[in-house]
Amino acid sequence: MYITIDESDRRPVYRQVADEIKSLIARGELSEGMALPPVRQVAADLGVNLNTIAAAYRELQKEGLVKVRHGSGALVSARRVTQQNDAELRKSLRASLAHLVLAGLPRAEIVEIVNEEIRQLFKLGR
Amino acid sequence: MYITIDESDRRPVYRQVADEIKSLIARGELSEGMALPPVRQVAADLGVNLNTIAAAYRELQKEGLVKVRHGSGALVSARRVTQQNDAELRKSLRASLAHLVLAGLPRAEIVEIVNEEIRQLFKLGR
DNA sequence: ACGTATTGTATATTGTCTGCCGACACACGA
DNA sequence: TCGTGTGTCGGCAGACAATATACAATACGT
Repeated sequence: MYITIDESDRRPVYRQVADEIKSLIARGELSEGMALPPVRQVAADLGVNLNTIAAAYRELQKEGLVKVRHGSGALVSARRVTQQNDAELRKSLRASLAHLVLAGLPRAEIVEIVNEEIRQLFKLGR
Repeated sequence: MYITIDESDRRPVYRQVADEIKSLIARGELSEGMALPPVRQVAADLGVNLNTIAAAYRELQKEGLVKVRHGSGALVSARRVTQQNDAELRKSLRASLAHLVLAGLPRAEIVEIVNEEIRQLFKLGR
C-alpha cells in the first residue's frame, strides 16, 4: 500500500495517512473486507512511531470506514461515511481550487487537472 | 468581508481565516491594493482574539498575498503565490474529491459541484 | 507639534495536540 | 500453552493554538 507523508504538509502525520487511505478506499483500490497493513509495518515504511499510524486507523474507524480488531488487523468496513453536510465538503474543495488559481494555473488547465483526478477516482467503478 | 469559522473544522482558526481570504483573493472579490479589515474588527466579528486574526494576516504575508503595515492596515499585494509544486496542490484536491466520493455523491453530481465552484472562481475574470 | 484614536506587534500564559516510548492485552496457530 | 503477530494504553516532552495584556507605529484632527 503506497503511502507517502510530506514534511512540508502542515497537517499532522496521522491525518495525512488517514486521508491517503481514504483516497484509496474512495477509488476502490482498497475495497470492503480488505485488510489494512499492520500499524508497525506502515510505521516502519514511513519512519514514524506505530502509535502515529494507530491514530490514523482509529480516525478511520471513527468515521466508519475501517473496523480495527485488537489482536487481528484492521479491515475496510465501508465505502461510505455516515454523513457530512454539503457545506463542509464544499469548503475544502473550494480552498483547493483557490490554491490552484493562486498558483497561476489557467482555467483550462485547472479543469483538466480536476477531470483527471475525478477519472482516477472512478476508474475502478463504483 | 464575509468570513465564517467552523468549530467542527479541525484546522486551526487562524488558518481557516487565511484560507477564506485566499479564496476571496483568488476570485477577485479582494483585488490588489484593497485593504483588509482591521484585525480587531474581524476578531470581534468572529468572536476570537485579535492575535488569532493577526496570525492569519502574517500567514498571508508570508505567502506574498498581503502586505501588512504596522499602524496602517493590511493590503492585498498580489494575486499569485510565488511557487508551489504541482504534487502538493494535487494532494489537497485529491483529498477533497475523495471525500465527496465517500459521502456517496454520484459522479455526475461531483462534476457539477466542481464546475460550479470553478465558475465562481472565475466569475470576475482574471 | 501635539494628542488621541486606530492599527499591527510582542510577550507571557494557558491549554491542547502530536508524536514518541515502553509496557500491556488480545488473537491465532503450532 | 506458548510464541508470534497485532492493536491499545499511560505517560511524557515538545510544539502549537488561542488568549490577555502591554507595547509600538501610523493617521489625523486640532
